Amino acid sequence: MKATHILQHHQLKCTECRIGILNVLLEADAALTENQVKEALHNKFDRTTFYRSFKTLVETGVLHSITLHDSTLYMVNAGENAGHEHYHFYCSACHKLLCIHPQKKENIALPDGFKIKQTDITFEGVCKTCNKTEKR
Amino acid sequence: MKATHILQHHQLKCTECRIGILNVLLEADAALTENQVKEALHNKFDRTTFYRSFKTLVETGVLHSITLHDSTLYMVNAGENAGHEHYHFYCSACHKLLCIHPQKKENIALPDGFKIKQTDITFEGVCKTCNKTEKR
DNA sequence: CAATAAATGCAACGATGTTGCAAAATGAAT
DNA sequence: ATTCATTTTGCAACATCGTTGCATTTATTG
Repeated sequence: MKATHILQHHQLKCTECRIGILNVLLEADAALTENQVKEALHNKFDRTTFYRSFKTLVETGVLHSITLHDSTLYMVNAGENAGHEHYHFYCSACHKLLCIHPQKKENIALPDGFKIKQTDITFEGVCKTCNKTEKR
Repeated sequence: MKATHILQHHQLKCTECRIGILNVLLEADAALTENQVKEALHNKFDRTTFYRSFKTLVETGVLHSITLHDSTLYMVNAGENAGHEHYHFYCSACHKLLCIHPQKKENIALPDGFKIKQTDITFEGVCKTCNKTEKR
């Protein structure tokens, strides 16, 4: 998936800043903070520009954000990650927030009268990679 | 559950600010932001004091916090709410974050090698009360 | 390439996170 | 109840982040 395609698909102008943000996030193996993206782009853009770019990208649904432990992490909201159910795994060892896609899902019985529009499920623990490392 | 008992149980001094915060949160039917608590106490304390009180209460496990839509909400981490599984329901109609306790719980098959320490499950939708109101 | 609409950079301000330090309050011992 | 050691508080101060207005620059369309 190319950055310019994503932007065009959402009727957004292909500006340098937006393309940069998307490329960094598309290449990352985990969700990143605004500052992490900014640093990856060597602070090439003004912080206001970053702020507005992220805002636009989240509002249009290009990006999905999740706040955990007082920091907001962003990921591209495309393909498998899109939808009204978001599964995340935060590894307390490597501090990465991973998007996961569990095979088996068992729904929770909510109290009567509640209507669900969106579900966010975040696990916290030790990821596969760190688990292996710990055992050695 | 009394505020002073909770504080003593966690070996914290029973200061006016901490007791005030706990009383407000114990009486609330939903999670509240730091500012909502502050206003409920008529800004009786300095913002630094609030900041440090919340910090202490969260660090010692007296309070549990969750960030949603860019605002952090706090609730007392006692009784049913305690533990390593947190179920919340955010109502997009009344904007309240409720703690829920489903009978039947989620049983998700995670990829191999992942070790779970804590699970946070947040539903977003319309709560029982707002659902009723909408239908009339 | 020209025209138009949108995005950018800069300045500025408010809200919030955070720390140091002196004054006040708490809890324990007398 | 009084004293004392320790913790908490309030204030000042500063950093960071969220947010907006405005002039300039850039991206798209014809």
